[in-house]
Parts: sequence; C-alpha cells; structure tokens
Amino acid sequence: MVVSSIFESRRIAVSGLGFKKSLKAAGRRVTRTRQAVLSLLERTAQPLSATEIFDQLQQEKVSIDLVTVYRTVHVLKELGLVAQIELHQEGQARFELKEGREHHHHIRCQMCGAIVDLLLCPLKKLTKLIESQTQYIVDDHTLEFTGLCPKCQ
Amino acid sequence: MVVSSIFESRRIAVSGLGFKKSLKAAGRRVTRTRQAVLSLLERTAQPLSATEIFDQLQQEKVSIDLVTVYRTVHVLKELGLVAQIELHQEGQARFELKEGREHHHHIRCQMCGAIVDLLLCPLKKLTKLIESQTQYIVDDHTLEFTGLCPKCQ
DNA sequence: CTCTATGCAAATAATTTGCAAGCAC
DNA sequence: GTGCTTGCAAATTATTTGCATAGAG
Repeated sequence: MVVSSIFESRRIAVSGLGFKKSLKAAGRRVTRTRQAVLSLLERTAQPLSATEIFDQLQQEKVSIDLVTVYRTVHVLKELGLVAQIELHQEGQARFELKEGREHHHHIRCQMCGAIVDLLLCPLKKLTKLIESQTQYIVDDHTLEFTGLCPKCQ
Repeated sequence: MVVSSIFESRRIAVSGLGFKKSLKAAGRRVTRTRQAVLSLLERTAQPLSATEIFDQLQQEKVSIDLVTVYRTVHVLKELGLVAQIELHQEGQARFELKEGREHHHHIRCQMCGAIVDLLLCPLKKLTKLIESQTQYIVDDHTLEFTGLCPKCQ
C-alpha cells in the first residue's frame, strides 16, 4: 500500500451524521430531497453535475425537480458540506461531498470524461507568496488538470 | 526593479506580425473583424469575455456581431494566438493574447472583479508526478485564485 | 400552524448552429 | 469567381427566479 499516493479512489462517506445538525443549525429543514442528494453524492465515485444528479435520482425512482437539485446543492455548499468544482472548460459545475475529505484537486480525461482525485495541493506556500506580492487576500483557488486517461491514449 | 516579481502589469503586444501568417497558414482569411478583436485584446489589461469584447468594439464604432466575436476567439484559440481562461465560478470564459507571453495564471477579486496576472507556474514537476501516478497524459491545467484585492479588503 | 422547501413555468445568460448574403484572395 | 466569413434568427445548455402549494418542525 502506497501511503503517499497522490491520488485515491473515493471512499464511502459516513452519512447522516453531521448534516442534520448543520441544516438545523442554519434554520433549514431535513427533507427527503436533501437526503437523497447527499446520499447520492456519498455513493458516487465522481463529482456530479446538477443534471447527472437529477438523472441518477430519476433512475432510482426518487422524484425530484432539476430546479430543486440546483437549490439543494447551493444550500449544501453554503453549509460547507459540498464543494463546487469547475473542470477545465467543461461548461458546467460539478458537486462533491466535502465532509471528511481533504482539500484536493482533479484530473479529467478530455476524451471520455473520467475524473480522478488528486490528493495533493502544492499551493500553500505559493498562496503566501501571492498574497505578499499582489496584496490580495487569497480566499480560494482552483487547480484542475485535463489530459488523456490510460484507456484513451 | 524586482526581476523576480510573480505578477506583472500587461505589456503592449507587438501586433500584426505573426497573426496574418498564422491565419493564412491555416487557410483562414485576414478580416476586419479578426483584426479588430486582436487589436482590442492587445490594448486591454485584462482577459476579456465575449460580451466585453462585443461591447467595447461597439463603443469604438466597430460593427461586429456577438456571434462573430465567439467565432473569432475560437479561431484565434485554434491557431494558438489566444488563450481561453475560466476564472473561479465566474460563469463565463475570458480570452487573452498568448503571443509573446509566458504561461501564467490569474487572481481575481471576488468583490470588484479586478484581475492580476501571476507570472508563475509551480506545476511542471507536479505534472510529471501526476502523470506517473495517474497514468494520464496531462495536456493542460487551470490554476486560478480568488480573493480580495487591496481596495476591497 | 408557521415558515421553509418544492414543483412547474418562465426568465436569464452564455454559447452554438443554420443559412443566405458579404467579402477576402 | 470560389470559398471562407459574417450577420441575423433561432436553437441549446446551464442556471436562476416567481409564485402557489406541499411538507417539516
């Protein structure tokens, strides 16, 4: 087992523990649809787009509107439970669980779309440097790679 | 003068030299609109969105259609003259001249939108590491920062 | 029962496509 | 003159908003 691997396959998140508290603390309600979206994100190996969440839940016979998916991921993002990522020129946002996960980045195959997590972030020192030289206060960053996955080469 | 500064103000590009050759080599024509878009990008201190290019050219009494702006930046991108960048959750693409410029990244103020170029890229070694560990062939990456500029803090 | 959440319709916003007319070479 | 370009209209895609109703606490 390579401990220092920079990538990982997704692990199963520990569902239903923190999110009810988070919702209630924010005066929001624990609903069937929110649980369904969270549950799906937990079970999924890739960050999902709103449409993918919608389609997948439809297949699972969970009745939900696309608009509700958008609203749900926004709430979950506000609460810090979900991260919104923008992959290289993909033209749509994707969402993944933050709960229990390290800050990380992604690489996406431009041919088939396969996404692998990159368990690293070389940007802590760089952030300091940028702050001192630009006078900006850095709040966040995006770092995403594109390329060809082994199958598509 | 700080030589090793990681950021820079835009310099004026040397217009009209390479782009005609590039266009012709690709069997494309040197048109008034393409020259207008290139000229604008050269004169501008920030990467511009399609709408911004359109609006600015309108102000300069250059008659051009928004659709043509989109088609133009795509052609210029194909030819390698222009780079398309996606700033953190901004929801639109921006374009900047590549000609004569080093590979670089950006930081954008989430309050006022001010964008500063970051003349650095710490990712060459990292790219090798990612390639060896993921088996992907890395083609490109995006690295963009958001935060608050000095004025907005 | 009160207030948040959801569904449905419709509005926006960014970008793309089809087609006939315009212009570069 | 031939074929790439452009303008205009319209289609697409991603996302957001308004409003009346359903549902959580």
